[in-house]
Amino acid sequence: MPVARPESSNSRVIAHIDMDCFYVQVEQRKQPILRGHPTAVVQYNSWKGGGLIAVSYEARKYGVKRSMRGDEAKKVCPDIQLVQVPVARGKADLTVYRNAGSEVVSVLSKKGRCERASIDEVYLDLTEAAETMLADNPPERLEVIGEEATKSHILGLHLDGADARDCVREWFLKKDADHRDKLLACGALIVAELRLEVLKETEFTCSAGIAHNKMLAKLASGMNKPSQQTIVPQSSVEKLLESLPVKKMKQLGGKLGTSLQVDLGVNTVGDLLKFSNQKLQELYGINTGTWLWNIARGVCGLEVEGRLLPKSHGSGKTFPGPQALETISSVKKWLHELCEELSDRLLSDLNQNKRIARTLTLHASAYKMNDSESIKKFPSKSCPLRYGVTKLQEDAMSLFNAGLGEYLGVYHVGKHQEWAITGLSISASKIVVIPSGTHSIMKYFCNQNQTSTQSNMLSDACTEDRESSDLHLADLKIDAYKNEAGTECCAPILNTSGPDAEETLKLDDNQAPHIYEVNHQRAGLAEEALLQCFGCENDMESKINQPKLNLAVPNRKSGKEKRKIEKGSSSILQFFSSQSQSLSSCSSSEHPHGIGSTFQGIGASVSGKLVQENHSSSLSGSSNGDGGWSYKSEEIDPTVLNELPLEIQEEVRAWLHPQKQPRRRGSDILHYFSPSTNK
DNA sequence: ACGGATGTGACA
DNA sequence: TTGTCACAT
Repeated sequence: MPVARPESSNSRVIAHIDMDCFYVQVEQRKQPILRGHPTAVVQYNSWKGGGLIAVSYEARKYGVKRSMRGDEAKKVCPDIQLVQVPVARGKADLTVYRNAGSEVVSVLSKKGRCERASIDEVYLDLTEAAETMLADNPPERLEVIGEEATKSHILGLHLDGADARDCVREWFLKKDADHRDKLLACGALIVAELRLEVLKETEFTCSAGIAHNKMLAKLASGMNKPSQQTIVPQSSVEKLLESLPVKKMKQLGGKLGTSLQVDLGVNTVGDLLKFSNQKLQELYGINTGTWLWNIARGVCGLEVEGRLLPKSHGSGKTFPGPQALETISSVKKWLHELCEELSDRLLSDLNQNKRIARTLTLHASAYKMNDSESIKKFPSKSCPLRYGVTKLQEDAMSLFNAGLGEYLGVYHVGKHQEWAITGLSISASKIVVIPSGTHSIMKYFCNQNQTSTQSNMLSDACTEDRESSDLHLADLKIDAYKNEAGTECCAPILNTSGPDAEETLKLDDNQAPHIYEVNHQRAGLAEEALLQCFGCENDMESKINQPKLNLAVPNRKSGKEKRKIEKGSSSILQFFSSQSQSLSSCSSSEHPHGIGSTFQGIGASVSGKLVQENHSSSLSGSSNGDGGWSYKSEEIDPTVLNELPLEIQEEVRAWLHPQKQPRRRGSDILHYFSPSTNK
């Protein structure tokens, strides 16, 4: 008998927490004098008073809206206090808000699975906590309901004249309530506590929705703001959706919502009930169609992802109208600013969370003079990410040039520059946690770092680039040592209460760190390679806080397994060298990414172990979409393999024999041996 | 000359 | 896969 699907329980307890006019609160915390005053946060003051990006509730009473200009806001609310977003490197810098958001996450993640949905929003799955409370300490047995909880709003609860608080209290204490309602009641009690804790720890207020799924929780969190919470009992759902304008639903605020209205005459979510699942699928495809059919019934199976950290980092700026960039040098200058910011954030992420980003992407928007016709968009481009401002900038510039060439087409050669850039942004994605300490490779190279660095063709490429930063590889080593005890590691800095399923790595004996004996020449290469894997090369050597003592970590392997690599052996070097003359995807680039790509293959595959545990995205090195991965595993010379350090060999062999590691694809190794080629 | 700066996710 | 698009705050 076919069964629907292992549909996640319809009795989950999900909360959506939404910070109230968050940026304003952050500024008010900084300047308490602003509290209680109509306040708004603006970015860029010079043109029409800047654009509002957050508006306090006091100011909203005057009709001040987000996306108004500062000048307009002043008109409708002369008393309004306009606070500017911090500017760094000539652009708006949201760091303070990001960090404030992290503070909130670190409080909320103490209870249940926690998903950072945006800079100021979080989802919590409180099912377990609520079930536990219901079993051990049900509300009906309570003498009093917490003050904050009694201020809850309960959809569908009739307050016929009686005091709302009394009704709410009654609802919480009701003995013969629906089991699912009791779970929601427990969830609401927990959320009320959490909100108070957020207030205590951060001084920020927030609003929340508590329901059986994400969609309803999100809907509810916005219904009573600021600083209140709303519960959605199952019994209220039908009526709620019946009259709810489709545009209010998340995901229906854009074209799809418009299509529902215009093409189907569907104005409320309830109107969707008239359409069969099949019809909706015909109209909008199997996924969207089914999703629509479900939400019409208040059903949403989306899980709360246990993720406390962002999946990407970006830095961008627009150059509207007269500010449009018309020279390569101005583009270069701005890319430098953007890269500096991105680099800072990448290093913070590395130091705090032990994560590295593997892909750099450049987006730009542009227009052409004398060309009102072609509405061609500036293509976005990506390549393997190398750490360090100068590397980032070089690569970003190459990506830009590649994009510009494509944008302009072949006929522009020799012509006068006839383009202008109205927006630039770069982003770092494919971020993976470094299984700190596991990493044979990491350990291997860290230990080599203090040995003499033979200059080779790679180090020549990175000379004057001296950047300041505080990269603490030493910390990673400390972690590695701790791991020897078999403890968990890699918990993100935010997660103060313990391991997070997704972001924590459990170690096994095979992953114990080792010390390798290698000759210095190879060590030099190895160092380069690792640092390139991390992206940081010689230019960052000075920034790496490298401990002078050699951490003597016990080697769990027997001595006979330890292998000494013959002095002077250099076939691997040659192999890499011969493969390293190309650059992935950005074909017009001038500099070789070869070794970088090659070694990123290692980083990628190794990190893949973690990725697997994360049920996260697939792993890969660079590619060029041009058939670059042409090696077959059988074609890899085993003697080359044998020259790798033992532990790396083991990993490599594991990749080559996927049957031993069922979920790994054998071809992943190709990323290691096959830097992409591009003529 | 614009709702900016960021972020996520689906799709071809 | 990469790159585009939609959507969101």
